[in-house]
Amino acid sequence: MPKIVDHDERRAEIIEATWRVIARDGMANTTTRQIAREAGCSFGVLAHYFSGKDALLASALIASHANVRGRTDVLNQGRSGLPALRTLMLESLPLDEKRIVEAKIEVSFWGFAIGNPALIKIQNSEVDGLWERIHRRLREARDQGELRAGTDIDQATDSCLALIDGLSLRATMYPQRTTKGIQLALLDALFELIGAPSPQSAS
Amino acid sequence: MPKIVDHDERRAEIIEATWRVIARDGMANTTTRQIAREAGCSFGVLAHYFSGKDALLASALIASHANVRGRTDVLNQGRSGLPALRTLMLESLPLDEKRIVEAKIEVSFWGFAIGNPALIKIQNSEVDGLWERIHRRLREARDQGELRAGTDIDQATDSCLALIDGLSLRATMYPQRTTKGIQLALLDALFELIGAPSPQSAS
Amino acid sequence: MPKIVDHDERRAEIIEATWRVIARDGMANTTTRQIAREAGCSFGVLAHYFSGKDALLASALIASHANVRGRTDVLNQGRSGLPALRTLMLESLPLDEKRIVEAKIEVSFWGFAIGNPALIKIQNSEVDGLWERIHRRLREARDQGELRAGTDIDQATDSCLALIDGLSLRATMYPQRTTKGIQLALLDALFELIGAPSPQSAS
Amino acid sequence: MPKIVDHDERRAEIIEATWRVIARDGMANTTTRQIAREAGCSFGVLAHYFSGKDALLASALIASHANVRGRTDVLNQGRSGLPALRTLMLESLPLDEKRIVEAKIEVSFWGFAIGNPALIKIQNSEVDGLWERIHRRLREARDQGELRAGTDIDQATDSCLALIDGLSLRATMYPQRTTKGIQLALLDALFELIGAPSPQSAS
DNA sequence: CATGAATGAGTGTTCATTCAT
DNA sequence: TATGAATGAACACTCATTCAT
Repeated sequence: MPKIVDHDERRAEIIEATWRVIARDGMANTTTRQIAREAGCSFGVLAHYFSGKDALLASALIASHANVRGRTDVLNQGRSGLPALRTLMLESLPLDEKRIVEAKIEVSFWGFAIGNPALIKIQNSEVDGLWERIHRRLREARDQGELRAGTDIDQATDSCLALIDGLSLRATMYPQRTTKGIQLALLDALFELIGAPSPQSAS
Repeated sequence: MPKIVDHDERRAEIIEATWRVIARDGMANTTTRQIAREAGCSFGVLAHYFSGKDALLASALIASHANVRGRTDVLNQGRSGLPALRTLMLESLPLDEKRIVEAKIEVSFWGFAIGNPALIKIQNSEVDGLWERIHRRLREARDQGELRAGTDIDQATDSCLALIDGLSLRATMYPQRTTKGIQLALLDALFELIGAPSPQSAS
Repeated sequence: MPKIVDHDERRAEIIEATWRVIARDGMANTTTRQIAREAGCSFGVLAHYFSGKDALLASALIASHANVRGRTDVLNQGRSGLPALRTLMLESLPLDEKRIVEAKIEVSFWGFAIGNPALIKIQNSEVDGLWERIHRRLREARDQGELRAGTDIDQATDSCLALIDGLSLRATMYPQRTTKGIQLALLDALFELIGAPSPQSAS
Repeated sequence: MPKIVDHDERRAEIIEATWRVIARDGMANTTTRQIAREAGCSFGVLAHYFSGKDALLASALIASHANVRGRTDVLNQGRSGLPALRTLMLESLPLDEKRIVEAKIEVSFWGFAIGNPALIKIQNSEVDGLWERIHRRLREARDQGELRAGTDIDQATDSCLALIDGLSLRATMYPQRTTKGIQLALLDALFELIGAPSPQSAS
């Protein structure tokens, strides 16, 4: 019998190492050798688990998104509408160190995707999923009477995405200008605009 | 006698070529040779006008910002407060092809700056300037009574920046989801939140 | 209790897979993994039956020669002289698909042997054997009076080898220029030169 | 003004270094680094003059053929028919050290071409040219009455090619079996078969 | 001023081989 | 006996940079 290794776990370790390298050193300094060193394995191991650097990077991006979604799904069990949307936003915003790393990964991939059609495609598909999940929560909110009259759901979805992306960027580039307080204030402002006072900010 | 060339003009040409390469091919494929080819000049010319690739890229970023600011300043001669802010926003948003290129440049530099402290510093300085210009317009607006009562100027400035960055990103990555109409609607929503009905949306 | 496998048969399977890979993909693309895949066995199996890639390739070359010799020996039971030589030549020339594969293997090993003294040595030994077998048939032919007067047996042996090698090469590289007809014509011409009208060309 | 180098001469130097490496170390050990070392230049120089290894190798093959042809053309000025063909053959056969190197290059490329359609195409084109040049000499010979009655010119051309290739191979693999004398004897035998007593062998 | 030849470190990747299971 | 995970050296190639002209 061959050496027993958990294939998925090993992949996950490498992907996590990739996250760390991207967030710390930037995409331009993310080399396969650096990833291997960070993962504490030899270089050739990467070739076992990923067909190449492109595939590894794509997997790292998708896995990061899946991570966020997984956390959100757990928290949102039994929730719907605006509370669920708020959870989704809170898990998506760079409010703590772990999520700042996720934001840096996200930001790194944006520019990296320019001139890289395959990656553009993946990112479009990923954002489609997120858009749909936000939209669904807003539809639930509308059906539950949580929205301010006249709120355009499509536009509100766009606002949510713009907020996530904008704050991810700012937490990456200008962290001192993007405190947790500022982020929550902008989130509250958005929710107020949509029409629903947030549970937390209600006295 | 040396060939007569306008030093600044030559620099500008090279910088514009750099913009085109970044926006078209992406930062990862932006090589000095590619820039030289795009600029229609020999490779060694770059070394005359820029001390190296990093300096060229930094100059290209700063020049792009200066471009936007120059256009805005011209249009805002004699304006102040919210109308001036609206002009600033309209010039900063990726509303046409030229400004989409600028957005792509911006997005490209975000991820590229991670792990690149010198570039981070430049970008912080740049955003400081933009933040101050927006803030100034909001202070004018407040003094002219254009703001909704209770508007937090700092937070409103953050919202403007978040909108610019968020839409720059989305116009780059998901152009079909980021039409001119969507952008203007989000801009109007933001101005409405701040408290000032936009001139266009006023009946 | 270990799995019962016929050791020699397993070796033969792997060698045949090696032949196919060499003839199809070329020596430069003949990797141990590719051979394992072609043989339908795991990678590590090769290490059981062959001490390394070099040994496997050498075995494959020798086995290919042994294959030709085996076929020839069966057909030549009871024959001698020029008829036996003709059989030998017919079995050695790339006259059908199977023998074209053998020719491709042969051609692949020629260039591969340059700069590889161990392989050169093997090939010299192999060609020594073939030379001797051809020479023996020519000696028989001479003793049986089948040769044209004045035929130099050593030189005739060289001619036979040159024909085999030359046609192996041409069938590999320029198959459309190396039809069965062309090959047989050249063979007949050679036999005519040696002095023995071939059975086919005799009216 | 840039550094003055003769572009073609530099290419020729690199190609000659490539020849030496191939003939000495074999195709499998012909790496770009080895070629650079042999050429006495840095690795990156190769990239200046050749778009890649494939292009360099193809150039080396074609240049080797052009070399032979150039020598032949010079010697054959004013000649035609069988004497010209004899010169062509003498220049094409591995009769001295220089031509043995050419033969090793040729042999190296044969096997290397398997599984390499682009190279196969080049080699077909090259052999087409050689075939036509031999055929032309035989047509001249026929018109000048130098051929034995009934000689098939196409078949004689094939015989010439087979002799060149066969002896190139044998001089590469089994040099001690392929002395100059053996080669000349086989050449004379071929010319005798064609029907024209060679000038040398004529008393 | 301008050229482009030259450099060599660094990249992603392939591969034969080893070895614990 | 058989597996395939792991290794790391070697590969072709890219690229920013230097420098003689």
